[in-house]
Amino acid sequence: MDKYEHQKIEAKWQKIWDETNINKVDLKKAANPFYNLMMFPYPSAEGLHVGNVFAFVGSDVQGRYHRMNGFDVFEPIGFDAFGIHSENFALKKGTHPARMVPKNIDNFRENQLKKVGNMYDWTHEVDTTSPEYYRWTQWIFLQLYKAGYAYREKAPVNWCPSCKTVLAAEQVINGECERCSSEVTKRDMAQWFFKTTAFAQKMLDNLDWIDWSEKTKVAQRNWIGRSQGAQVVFTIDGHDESFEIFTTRPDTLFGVTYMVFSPEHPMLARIVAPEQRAAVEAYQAQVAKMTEIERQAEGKEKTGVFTGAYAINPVNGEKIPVWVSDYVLMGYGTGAIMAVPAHDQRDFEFATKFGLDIRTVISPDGQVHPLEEAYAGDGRMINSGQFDGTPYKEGIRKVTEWLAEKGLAKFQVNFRLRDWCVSRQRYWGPPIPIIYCEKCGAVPVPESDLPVRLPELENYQPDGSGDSPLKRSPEFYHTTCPECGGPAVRETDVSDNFLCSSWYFYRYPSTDFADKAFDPELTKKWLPVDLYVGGNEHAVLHLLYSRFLCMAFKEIGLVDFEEPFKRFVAHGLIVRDGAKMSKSKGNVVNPDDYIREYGADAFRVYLMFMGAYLEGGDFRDEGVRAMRAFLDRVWTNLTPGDDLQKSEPKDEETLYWLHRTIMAVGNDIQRFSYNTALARLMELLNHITKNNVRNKVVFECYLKMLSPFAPFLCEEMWRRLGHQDSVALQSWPVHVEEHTIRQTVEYVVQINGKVRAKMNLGTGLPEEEIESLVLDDERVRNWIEGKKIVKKIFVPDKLVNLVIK
RNA sequence: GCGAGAGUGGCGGAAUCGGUAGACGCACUGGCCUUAGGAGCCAGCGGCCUCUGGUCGUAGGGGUUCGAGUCCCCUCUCUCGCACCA
Repeated sequence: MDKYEHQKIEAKWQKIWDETNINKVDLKKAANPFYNLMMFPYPSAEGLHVGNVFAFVGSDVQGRYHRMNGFDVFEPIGFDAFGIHSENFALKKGTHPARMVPKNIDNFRENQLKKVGNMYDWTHEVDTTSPEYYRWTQWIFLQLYKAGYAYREKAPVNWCPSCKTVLAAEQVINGECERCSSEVTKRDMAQWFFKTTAFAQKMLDNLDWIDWSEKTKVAQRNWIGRSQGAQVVFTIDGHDESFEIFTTRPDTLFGVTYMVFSPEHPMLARIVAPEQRAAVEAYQAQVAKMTEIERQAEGKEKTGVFTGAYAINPVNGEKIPVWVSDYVLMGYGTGAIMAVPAHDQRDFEFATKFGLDIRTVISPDGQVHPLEEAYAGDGRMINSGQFDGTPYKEGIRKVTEWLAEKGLAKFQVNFRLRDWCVSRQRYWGPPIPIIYCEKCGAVPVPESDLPVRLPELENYQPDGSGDSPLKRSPEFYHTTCPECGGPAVRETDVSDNFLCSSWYFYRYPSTDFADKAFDPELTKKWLPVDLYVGGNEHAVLHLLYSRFLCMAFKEIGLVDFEEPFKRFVAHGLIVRDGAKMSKSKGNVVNPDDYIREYGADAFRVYLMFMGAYLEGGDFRDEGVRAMRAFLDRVWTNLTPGDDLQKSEPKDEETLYWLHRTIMAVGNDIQRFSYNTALARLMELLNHITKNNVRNKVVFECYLKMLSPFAPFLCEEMWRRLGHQDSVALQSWPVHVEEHTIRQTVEYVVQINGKVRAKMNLGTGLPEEEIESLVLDDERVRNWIEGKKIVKKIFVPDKLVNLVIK
């Protein structure tokens, strides 16, 4: 028998699979469609990351398993190649992204993805930077615009001084840029937004039924951040001005001792008292200079300034001072709050610092106690006029209703979610297809003029001016108005890269259509996606944006479903030797090296064996070697030969191990428990080698079950057993129930819950028979001698527990 | 602070229902084979003890149960997400 030469075998089958298009699905005719999606990679110059391989292989195992179970599996892949990441890298290397990206894609496809051995249908590849693709990204922008889901507004937006562009709220992580970790500042700019907030409630509601990893749903619920309360109207004393505040605790309205406006609140300038104007303006200037991190630093001491103005409390007509402080955010609620220091910790700190009144209005026992901190616990209302004695929860409703009757309040739901800021002042993205005309205003580019091509600029550096580099190209910038034909200019911002990735899975089945983004018939047949496997780091980015877009599509009438992914499974993260992988630590796993040295199969098997797929794992070099040794043992033991038995094995043990394995491996794969599935296969191999099993049926079943994990090796061995067709196209083996049960089982005999004996007894014997056999056993007799049996527990085919006294 | 998840040998990790804790693998130890081993094969491998047996043991403490890694309560530690969100 020749040696297991992985390089030869893998190259051979990769070529044959490629040439025969073994993974191509007839999308129109498929009877039993299963859309198996994985998160398409960003084609970096460094090459495929081991985390990508881990994610993709785990997804591919599902694809292969489903195909062997009768599904027509569509498993496409593509490249998310627009975006700041590519652009920054190109800038650093001094090349042009338009020249760099195709090279990277080529490397990903030919040298990496194909070698890994996933069942990709390469006839439906997608590249977001190709005009054939981004033409439709722009078209989608226009559909949203026409339907009122896209709007342009001047607003304080997140600005990354290093990337020199604005960012969406989701792309600011703890005050830092998601891409480069620079501190983000606020900047007032006119930007394009998508109305994600229009679907806040629906996105929240649907989380109750979509089949997604719980942790992903939790992250989304958190991010959407629904809170229920009341909007209450206050008036300014001596001014003809009123303003609204949002509160979740209208029951504490009698405890309001001051009001706070956010420094950005537009009403401030009109109400501030003359003698306080200088102080307020100085404070506003000071806050404006701070970064988000400085402003939100934990434990930061409260700052603020009195405005000199007074508000009137609608519940009792009291005059209360109005302050300005940066602990009130313009972007949430109404940008102004009522402060109840007795029952809100932030207000408590502020009031303590500035010597403002603290008035208890909720008490567990009806008494006022001195407070060390705000009291947020249960209790009844006190010092609250006619509401005294009302439990606070009831008070929330009653006070709101009472004010509502007078037109001073209403029940209100607030969301933390903001609209999606999609403008980017960068070069490497799809230009936003809008033209500005002095006469006609913002005019959408006619669909027939799409794509608005991204010009090949040699000088594409962002300049931090707040304008995209595209503005520096007169040929691009100046155009004519599609409506009146007069002189006009183009929008020069490009759209957020996350827009490209919010719809790529609609495009995969429809890559053959040049005249539409996605074909309605194919979309109806293949979408929503059956299974999406990916990293949870996209819980509030890609996965949220994709849901928004799908809901907008549904409203517009482009699709008839409102959730794009029927099932989403978040895989775990992998670390190396217990530590996070990072370039600076120099402990990054380069998949190419391992694939070359041990083979893609050994690498795949190891990644899936390393730990629980949904939890992540710890990558160790010895582990890869061990998996190579495992595959070597498969290779040397499951060999063809004249000595092979052709029919089902006769001995009970072999039948038991085989059928038990078939049953377990299928179950394990279905619940993504790949490490235990492989452990089962190792056990079966141990049985085969120990007992020198030489049985063709056993070998064939074995190769089928191992093939999702080690497709190359299993294909080669399958053919050597005399087959003309691929192992990947075989049916998954079916276990026979009776073979999974042995004639005897090992009973555990417990005395008072402690294991005292183990006995091999007949399977399925009645309780009485087992009992007499157990009581006959010498060990058992020794334990119960002179004692009384007070209780007997019998678990069929498993255990007997005797309780003695 | 709030929310979610986790804590099991020297290590990675098993243990659908409450029913043999430590599957499978790594590392290690001994043996076989070998000119050689970073190969292969066989055996051992949680701690302790009076060692064919006993006893303790799944972060710590309590509880429910015939029986708890698993269920309940309290405490501690770690990871992730959100965080001055009114």
